Amino acid sequence: MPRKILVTNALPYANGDIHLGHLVGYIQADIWVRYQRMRGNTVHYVCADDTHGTPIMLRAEKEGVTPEALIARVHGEHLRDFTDFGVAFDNYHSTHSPENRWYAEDIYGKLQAAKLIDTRSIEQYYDPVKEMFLPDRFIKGECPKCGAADQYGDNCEVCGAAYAPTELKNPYSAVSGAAPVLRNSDHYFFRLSDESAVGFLREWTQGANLDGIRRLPAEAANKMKEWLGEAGENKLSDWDISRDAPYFGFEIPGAPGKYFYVWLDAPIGYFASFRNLGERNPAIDVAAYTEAGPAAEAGTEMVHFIGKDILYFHALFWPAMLKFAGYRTPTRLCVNGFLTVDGAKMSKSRGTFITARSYTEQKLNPEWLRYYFAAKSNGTMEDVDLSLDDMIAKVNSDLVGKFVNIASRCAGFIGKRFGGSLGTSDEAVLNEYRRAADAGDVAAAYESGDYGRALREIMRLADIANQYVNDEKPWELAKADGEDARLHCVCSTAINLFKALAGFLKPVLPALAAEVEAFLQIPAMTWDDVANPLPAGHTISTYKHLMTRVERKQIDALLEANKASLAPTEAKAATKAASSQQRHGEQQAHVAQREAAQAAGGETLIGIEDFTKVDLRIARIVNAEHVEGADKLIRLTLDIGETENGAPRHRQVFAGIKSAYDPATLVGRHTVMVANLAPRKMKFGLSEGMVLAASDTSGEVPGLFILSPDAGATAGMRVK
RNA sequence: GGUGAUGUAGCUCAGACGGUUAGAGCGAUGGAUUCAUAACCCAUAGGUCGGCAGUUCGAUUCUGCCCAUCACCA
Repeated sequence: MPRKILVTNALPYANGDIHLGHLVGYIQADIWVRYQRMRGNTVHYVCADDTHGTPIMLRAEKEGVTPEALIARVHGEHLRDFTDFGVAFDNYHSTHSPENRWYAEDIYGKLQAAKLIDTRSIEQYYDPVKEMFLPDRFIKGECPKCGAADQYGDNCEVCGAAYAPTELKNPYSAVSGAAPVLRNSDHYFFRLSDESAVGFLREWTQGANLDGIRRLPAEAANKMKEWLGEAGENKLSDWDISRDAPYFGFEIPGAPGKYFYVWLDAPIGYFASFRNLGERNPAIDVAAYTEAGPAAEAGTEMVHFIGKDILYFHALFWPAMLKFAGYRTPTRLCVNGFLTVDGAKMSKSRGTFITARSYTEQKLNPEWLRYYFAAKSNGTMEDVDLSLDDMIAKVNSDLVGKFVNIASRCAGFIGKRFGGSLGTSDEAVLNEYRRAADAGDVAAAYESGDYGRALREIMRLADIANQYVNDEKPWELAKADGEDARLHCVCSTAINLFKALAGFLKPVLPALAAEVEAFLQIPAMTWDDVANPLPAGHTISTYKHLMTRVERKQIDALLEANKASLAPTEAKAATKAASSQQRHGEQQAHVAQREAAQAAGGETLIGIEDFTKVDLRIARIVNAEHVEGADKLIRLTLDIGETENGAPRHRQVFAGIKSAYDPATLVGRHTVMVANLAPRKMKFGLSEGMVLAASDTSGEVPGLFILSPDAGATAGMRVK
């Protein structure tokens, strides 16, 4: 009986581009889906944008558009990126959709009926200027422990201390800059600490599904044990699922001014996307995949591919929500680790924070990356390292040198000597491949997510094929008299070996496999016929080269492109739990700070009093223009909140940044200037200060990068 | 600070429920070959399996401690 599986990927947050770190999980899921379909199983593969929450609301406001317009634009960008990388969802929906509202309300209502929703008043910081409650990450101040300035409301990046926002000294709102005030508000909680929920989760997180495969990877299950505590302990807190207006999201029924927290409706987006698909495709029985009773009866599965940073939500909150609302619980969570590049966290300064878009714009082949990610995937939660030189070596030698080469070295003979028609094949060699397919090593590796093992096995088979060609020497047969039949057989065999390899690789390299199918003039390959040879007399097309090599200079150009993109990228504030890539973005900020600290090491030290002599201010760039006759300068008009006789007074500053910036892109940005620098008369006029820009003094890294404050900084703020 | 994971050839990774000579691919070196985008084939060299101590007849594989990296928690 074919399996019936609903497969999902974690929903990317609609604030920010898809980057290579995201793609690890999406490519892993897509490979699994394609493999399952080749096996004849029914798979519905859905995803959506995660669109709600404070960061989206504020970003839209900053861009001067509605949240709806923002998420519509990002939806298009995300879907395009996934499509470019061969990640082929059956539906890519949005959490800001009527289906999602329906499910969110339904689940909430059922939890309420089950007496699992509580209301209690909590005290929180409120921004009196912006008139909104502030998430922890939007409150900054001095660390209560070490006194470091400008730390977020949940933990200190300098000393690592964790605390509540109310413990910050001199707190201020990162949105308006105003001092926040404490206010009470009623919040709604999902009673996760309830005995029934804890009991259910203890069993669910440790258990296995019907096939005996654990629902969670072993490491994840252990982590859950830790979070849940020992039997009798109750370490789980109730989950705060509401937020106060203004909030971009769904208003809670019967609770005016209260909205569902973004993380409540995000996983519900899996169902929403699936139902939306079902509405367009009536053959799909949605309830058989989503509702507890029908799903059990139909024997359907639900598999979530997620990153390890959002395990908490998918292994605790989500199954508990589903269970107590009468929905089916997940069959299995496939969890992937973070991506590192050349052994280090992705870094914007090194250019290794690579966006999906830059990769395709640089004309790199997405299937190179799919192959490499697959080769590095082993079905565990370990981080995946993208070693750039290793990727070049692996793709070039495995795919071009070994795999594609097999067709390349034999197709010519078939075309020129036999009119493109295949002959009989060498059964002995083919049997080796059949055994490989029958033994199920490759299949088992795909099933368990150990794609690296699958590819090692496939490459072993590719070696056998090349040895075969080498041993049979078709180029000698071609020159010998009376060896036509043998030549025909050898080349036909090699082509059939190649076909088998292409079939094995098809889940990883769908575009290449499609080209192979066109070249061989065969219908889409399925798993069962992978090792079956094409019959004698079958005609194939003329061979065209199937894949080019990766060159280091292409990779270098990619890194360079991602360094360049640093300058125009705005610093983004975010709630801590907003989303996977959001959190990842923050980690990159940590790295940047550390790098800066290291770069500063070993130099002459100054006291704080020396530093405070420098008056740094946030400046809004009112205008920017080229300077007639100057090679390097841009004339900036800056607003630092000064007034003269009641009218705003602007500063004129000449900045040597023409090589790196188009004036038009600067207008409206905020940056940092030295406000008390002695004015200097220049050939083109008086310069009243300077703007700060970063550059590599060794000259190894080209480019010039002006600074941007985080969201919320306004013209005239003191930088210290 | 606590907990967990990882640390195996130049690189990227397998593997060993403790047992004779620890593997693969890439890279390097030498050879062979010319059908193939100098690809392919054969061979060779390269490892005190992070460090220290313990258990054992025997540990890289088990235990403890330490170091490094990463994650989670406080």
